[in-house]
Amino acid sequence: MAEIVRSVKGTRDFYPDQMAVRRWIFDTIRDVSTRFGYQEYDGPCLEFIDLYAAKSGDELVKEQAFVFSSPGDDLLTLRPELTPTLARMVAQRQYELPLPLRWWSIGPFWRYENPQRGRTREFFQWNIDLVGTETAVADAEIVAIAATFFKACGLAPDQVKIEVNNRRLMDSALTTLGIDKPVRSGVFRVVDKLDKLSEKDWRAFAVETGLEETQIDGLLLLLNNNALWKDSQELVEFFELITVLGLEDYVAYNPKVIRGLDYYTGTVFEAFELGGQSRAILGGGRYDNLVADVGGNRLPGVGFAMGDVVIELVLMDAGVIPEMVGCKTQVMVTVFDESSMMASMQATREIREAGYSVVVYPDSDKLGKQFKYADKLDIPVVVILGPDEIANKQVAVKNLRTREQVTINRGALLTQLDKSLTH
RNA sequence: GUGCCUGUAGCUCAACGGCAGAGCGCCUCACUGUGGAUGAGGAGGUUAAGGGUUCGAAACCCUUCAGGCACCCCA
Repeated sequence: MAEIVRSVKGTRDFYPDQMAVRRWIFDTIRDVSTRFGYQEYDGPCLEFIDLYAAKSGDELVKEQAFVFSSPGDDLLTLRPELTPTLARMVAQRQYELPLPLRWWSIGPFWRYENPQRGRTREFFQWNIDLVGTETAVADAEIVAIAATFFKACGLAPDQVKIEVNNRRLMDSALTTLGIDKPVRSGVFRVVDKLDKLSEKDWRAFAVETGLEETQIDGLLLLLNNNALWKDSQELVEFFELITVLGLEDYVAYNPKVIRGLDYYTGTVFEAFELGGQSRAILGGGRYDNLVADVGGNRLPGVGFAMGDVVIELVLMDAGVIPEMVGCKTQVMVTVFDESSMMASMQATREIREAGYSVVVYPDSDKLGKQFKYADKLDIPVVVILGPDEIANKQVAVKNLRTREQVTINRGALLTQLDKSLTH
């Protein structure tokens, strides 16, 4: 075999079958976003590294971003996430944009990680944000969008759950425990680890982070208190709203959800697959200072991001992706020999102008080969225009599914196609 | 960045240290005007690359490269 230049590690090729799945997911995203009244937008794939240096968390920028210098010696990065771009776009037109704004986007992102199941270096991400309002209504709407998306995909509440918490609530609870600001972000990491380590290891990790034994006990109690949300007026209102929206089956309180990114300030949430691998599907929350962080005035926002890789795995495992989602050709016109090529092309044109998806076989191969081709491409109807048909001003139409073939007057071709295709 | 596993035909995989194989797919024919089946034939390999051990290596050892999985982190 001739040597084929390999593809870049962590990238994916989308052959038509896979592209059809992606298309279906993207279409569902677009449909849900639009039904909630969100407008589509996008930013550049290339940004200055400085945009992310402002926030995002060190890990993401220093270790996971594709950074390189341009021929003009600018330090550029392939965007690892969209929220900073959004913050910039909003800050740039802060006084022109009618607030609150509802925006959504889907596009490619890059992170330099070790690829494995559910994770690639190049992936697509759905971002959706509601900027310019601080109410629980906004938080509830964003979570409702996520839940509605799952519903639209055919995922039931026993297959996927959105777990919600609130950073302000956790902040005050931690303050009560005497855990102060300096170790706060370290504590969030400790919280994040709870389900991943054994209790002994977890305690050791907590001590290492700077927590006292009594604080660790208190923290443990806190993290197992599933009624903690009742202490937060924001969350009480939030859950009321989710119930009014009829999506309470998809949403639950979980004090362990805290999120890694530094810029979240209020409500935070993550969606998980239930059972199976318990994979994290999407995550988001409220970020009230982000626009200010890139140089604008303070503007509160809430939103989430969902990668395409994990959701596709979840949808595959759940078996909810419809069959035959690709664009399927409906009709193929055969070419008997060179002398009949024009007649076949003419028929193809008529069929296409009538609105069907139609191809003409581009060679005068043996009919058997042409039929085999139509069969492989799953084209249901084949049109035959051989010397006999042409001489008699007729045309033959065969339905490959039912194996029925009829020879009719040439003028009745479109009517016959309509019949054949409804079978 | 760390650890474990794996690289053999287009794909999925066999082959005790002893001739490089099968299934599927592909091409041709049976079938000179008709597809999913069947039968007969055919093409396709530097066993990821390089080095070493051995009379002999796809197999054992080393290095590199690539892929998968887990950690880390996150979508």
